[in-house]
Amino acid sequence: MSAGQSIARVWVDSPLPQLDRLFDYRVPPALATELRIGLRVRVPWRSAGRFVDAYVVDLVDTVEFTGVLSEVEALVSSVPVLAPEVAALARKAADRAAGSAIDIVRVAVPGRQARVEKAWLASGESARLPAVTAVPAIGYVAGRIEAAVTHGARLAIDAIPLGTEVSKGVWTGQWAATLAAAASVSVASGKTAIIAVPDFRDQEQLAMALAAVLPAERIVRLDARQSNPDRYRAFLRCLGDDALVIIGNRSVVYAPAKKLGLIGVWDDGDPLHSEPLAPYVHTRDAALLRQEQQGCALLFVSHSRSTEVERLVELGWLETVSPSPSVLPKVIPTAAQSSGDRLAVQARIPSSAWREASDAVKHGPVLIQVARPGYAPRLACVDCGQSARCVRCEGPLAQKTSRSIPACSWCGALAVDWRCDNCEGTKLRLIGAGGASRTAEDLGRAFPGVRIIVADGDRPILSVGPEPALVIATRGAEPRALGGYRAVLLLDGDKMAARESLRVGEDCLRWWSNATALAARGAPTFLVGVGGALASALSTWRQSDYARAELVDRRRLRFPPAVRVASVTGSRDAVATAVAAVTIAPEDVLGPVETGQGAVRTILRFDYASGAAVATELRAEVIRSATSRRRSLASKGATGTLPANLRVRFDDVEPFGA
DNA sequence: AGCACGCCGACT
DNA sequence: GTCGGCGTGCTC
Repeated sequence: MSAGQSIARVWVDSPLPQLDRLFDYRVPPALATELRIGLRVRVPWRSAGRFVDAYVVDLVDTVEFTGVLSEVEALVSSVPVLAPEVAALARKAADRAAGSAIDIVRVAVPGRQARVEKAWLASGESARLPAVTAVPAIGYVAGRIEAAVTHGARLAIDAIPLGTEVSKGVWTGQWAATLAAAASVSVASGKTAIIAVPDFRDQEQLAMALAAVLPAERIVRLDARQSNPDRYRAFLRCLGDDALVIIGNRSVVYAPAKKLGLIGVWDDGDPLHSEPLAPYVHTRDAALLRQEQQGCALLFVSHSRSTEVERLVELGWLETVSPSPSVLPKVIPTAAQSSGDRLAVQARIPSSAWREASDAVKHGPVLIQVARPGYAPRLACVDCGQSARCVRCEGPLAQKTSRSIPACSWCGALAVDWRCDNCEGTKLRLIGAGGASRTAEDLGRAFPGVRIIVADGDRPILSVGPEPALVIATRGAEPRALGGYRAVLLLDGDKMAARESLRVGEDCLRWWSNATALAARGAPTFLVGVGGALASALSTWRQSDYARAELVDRRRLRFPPAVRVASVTGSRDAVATAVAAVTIAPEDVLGPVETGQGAVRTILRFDYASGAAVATELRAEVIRSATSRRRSLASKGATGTLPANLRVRFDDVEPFGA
């Protein structure tokens, strides 16, 4: 630190919302030469002998605080782990979500590993990294993506729905090669690229595609699967001045990168991009904020556009880029078999698809995608079978017990005078209960003499060879096949589409599109038992049209992402008080509904323009609720610590069944 | 969260 | 006359 900057402004490492602000401490002379922004320190807290951990966020020479300052007690380490750009992002993301910056710091900065840190410090200046040559992105207008990276543009990119051999015998989705090429452009210009993927399987592919175009020393993996020392070691590498490609799951958007050239997000519609820890900031939102703050390029790449990205496209915030020449997979929607013998495995597969699959499997692998087991039952009209919707807000109806009156799971309205908006029927019935899918092994028996490979959550398989095989996979667990599948059968489309969720359409389209992209060029994909807009979106490979139509619907209903939402959960009183404190139209207050354990949840919805104001108001309520009358009469009986009596979650999709 | 400060019942 | 009950408020 420079002379004169004798005040350290710190964020205290505490989950308490009322402590989410800067605290000033004097820098004692003994620490003056070492103290820097980003360091972990120990500071005295409240009374003698007590200390807390904190991060130095700023060093200044004047104080606004009028009281008497304490002194920084000690440095926890000499590595500035909270980079200024990350602190700024944490502050902004937390404010937008009515949460604490320190909660984001906890996601962004891995725990210190003393041994790892010592080794890293001892190694001193890292060896000069090999130079990098930019690689062109294949399959798009020449130079389009490269120029976007160079100029810090924001793109929604339709991925090429094919695989590619990135190096000898190594097969990945084209999307990974596209992102690897974009990253090479950034790194070649001396700037770091951060690429976030939903899961480990995608990360493997991306790592392979990157290894084909960049030296290994330029690639850093930062993900939740690593051991703590490995993760910290990788994190420390990001703190240097070298241009790197940092890949990982959702938390990688917070990796330190002073000179940031690119943020890439693969398949932003995957729910794994949604952060389960408070303040629940989605990868997409963090990426958007960071792009604005650091002026880097931002690429959302997917086979099937999310409604959130479509909204940004319509706003003009993102430009679209599609493959050129265009690549259209051969998708054939087929009607479900006649309902005759529904239990026979063969009855589930239309004869045309059956013939093609039987033929294709003689020459190479064939993929059969099935639903995951355990789909929740739904209420439907007795007469026409259409899912019952709330007459007030079009949310799904649910029955708490078989005797209770059905109620809307979104707004809580009781469906007393329910009438089907399709056929005017007035009777409801529970269907699809149980919902366990037939086992994948059953399906396999229908193809005697063929090698059967099963891939699901318990039996993860990343890839299969080009040899003939029937690969039966639950959606999301499909292995990629070297050279691509000779045919793909999407078997449980009707089951998947029957789920009750605001996002069911776009989720299905994403699952099917991602599976379709595993087919070899020209190989057929059969979508079984699904018709309508979903089937035509997949077969014409115009997922963005579907997203656009979906967004029109959401605007009509005032549901996300046409509007923002926040869920407010807690005791009935706390929720009512908080909701009353928010400036919002009564029709935009949905609920409260009971969530169990005596808590209720109300959903607020509001336009994006009001988001900051709503966040400020709710944040004030959270702090008020946390600081006033903490324990009521229950203090004697409650042994464990009561959960916070008011919880706020912005952009919460869970109440909508996501 | 902790922990101190602060104003009302039964105690040596 | 005090010791201590835990409601309220603060943490640089």
